[in-house]
Amino acid sequence: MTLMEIETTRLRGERLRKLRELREDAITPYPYKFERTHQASDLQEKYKDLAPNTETQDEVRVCGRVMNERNTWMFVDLYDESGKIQLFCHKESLSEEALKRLRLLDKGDFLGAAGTVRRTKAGELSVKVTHYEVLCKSLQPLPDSWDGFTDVEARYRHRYVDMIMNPGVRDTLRKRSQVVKFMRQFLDDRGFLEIETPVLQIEAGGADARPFITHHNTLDIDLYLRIATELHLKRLIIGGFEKVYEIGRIFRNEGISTKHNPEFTMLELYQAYGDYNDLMDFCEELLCDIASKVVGATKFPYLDVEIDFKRPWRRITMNDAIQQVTGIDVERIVDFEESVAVLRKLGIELKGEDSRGAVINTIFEEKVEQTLTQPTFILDYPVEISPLTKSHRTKPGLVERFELFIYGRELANGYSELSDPEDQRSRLEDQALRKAAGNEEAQPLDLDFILAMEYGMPPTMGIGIGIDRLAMYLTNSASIRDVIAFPTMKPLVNG
RNA sequence: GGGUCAUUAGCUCAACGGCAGAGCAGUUGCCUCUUAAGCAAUUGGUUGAUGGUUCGAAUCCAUCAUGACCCA
Repeated sequence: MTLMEIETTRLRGERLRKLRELREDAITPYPYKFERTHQASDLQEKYKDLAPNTETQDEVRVCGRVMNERNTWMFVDLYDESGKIQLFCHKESLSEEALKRLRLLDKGDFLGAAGTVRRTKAGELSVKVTHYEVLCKSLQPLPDSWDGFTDVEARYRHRYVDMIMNPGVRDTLRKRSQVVKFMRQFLDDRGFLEIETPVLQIEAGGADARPFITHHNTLDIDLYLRIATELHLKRLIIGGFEKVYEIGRIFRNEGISTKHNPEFTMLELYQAYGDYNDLMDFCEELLCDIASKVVGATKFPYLDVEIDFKRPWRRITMNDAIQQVTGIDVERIVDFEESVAVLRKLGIELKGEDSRGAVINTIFEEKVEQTLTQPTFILDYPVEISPLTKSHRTKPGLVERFELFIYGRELANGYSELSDPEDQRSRLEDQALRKAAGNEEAQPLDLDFILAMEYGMPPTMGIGIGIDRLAMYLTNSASIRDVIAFPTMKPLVNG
């Protein structure tokens, strides 16, 4: 059903009729405020020992959304953010007029009620209502509460309904919020400074991804939405900050799947005078701290497995990992042609890889990634796919970079940051050549970034951690859409 | 990008070539009573869209749209 059709449904018409009737009785269905004394959970806690069929003289005022009604509005389940409280609307305590007016209410309306606290015969804590007022008349019927609201598309398109009907959605978003909060807390406690960097950029660099393009009218230039915060955060290190981070929205113009949303949130942090070995320890510490605070444990279920954050996490080089799984020693591959031959022998097709290192990385992605269920750091990546990373201090052709995998998915990417401006220039020039040759994900040549680096950047460690994916693990969510309040959806043709 | 499946009332689902159906929600009575819903009656449909096959299509075919899952 299109949005326009929804506006003309019969059920909506009934609610409009009731709205008019309320107004004819000089009742405003959209008042300005309501003074409440308790949230539902306050009352449940305060009166948990009140015996059934007991009435108090305690007057309270509660408010929330009507989710259910029994026996022609005698019993009303009112929900606020904390939980449920039952309203008991009896003719003993309500005027005949107020009693009759209950028929103008619908599920989904917001209601404020005043009355006394009692526990009913059946044992349900209730407010025996002496006065009530409509705080908002709802025009749209809620889905059937017994069968539930399960249509996946409808849930994501009308996420507010999903939140109303499926409390787990709110729990997940609450936990996601905690993930970010505890992450900030951890970093702030260690002297990191959070600094916001530009979303609109002349060149979108810092990662291998296709950017969104937008246009600035008065400058009359195209700008890109950032695909990473890396290059600006490093400029801050150059500028004299020693510990910086940003938890920021990133935009990548790529496919949508259960693991990818076009806009997502990433933590990137940079600390001067450390290398990627220090960074792995730091990463373990950070994620264990967040997990223990958000889920209360460092061991927790995720889909069909149990993930164990017990330290230390496994660390293995990419070469060793590939050799363990495939038996192939990729270090012996001498050039691009040979790497492609190995790739084909493994039954994998070439999809635009344009270097030996890129092919080796593909072999890793195709054969090894899926085997990495428990937290695993994969170390020492090929230089060709890591243009911003310091060369490995002992292994030629490799860089000091790691990625963290959990449940076969990349969660974090960290390295000893490249600080040699000449090396940086030649790496980015190499990327620019690839871009010119048709590699859409190759990184652009950011001359200002190279200029900045010529002023001098101290040894630095830097890491990016996907907040959405972290939230997926910690909330046991199968899809990235579950941890995003309003995931990207294709628009409907007729609106 | 490829494959599989789905789309029918506000919600959850039937009907599988022969009158478009149920439960809940809604409405109208009655009823001051309850923990999946008091009792009774009753309204509600361009079966995702467009074509085609057929005496006849929700059903078969084609194309499209949207989504889910799997694969790349």
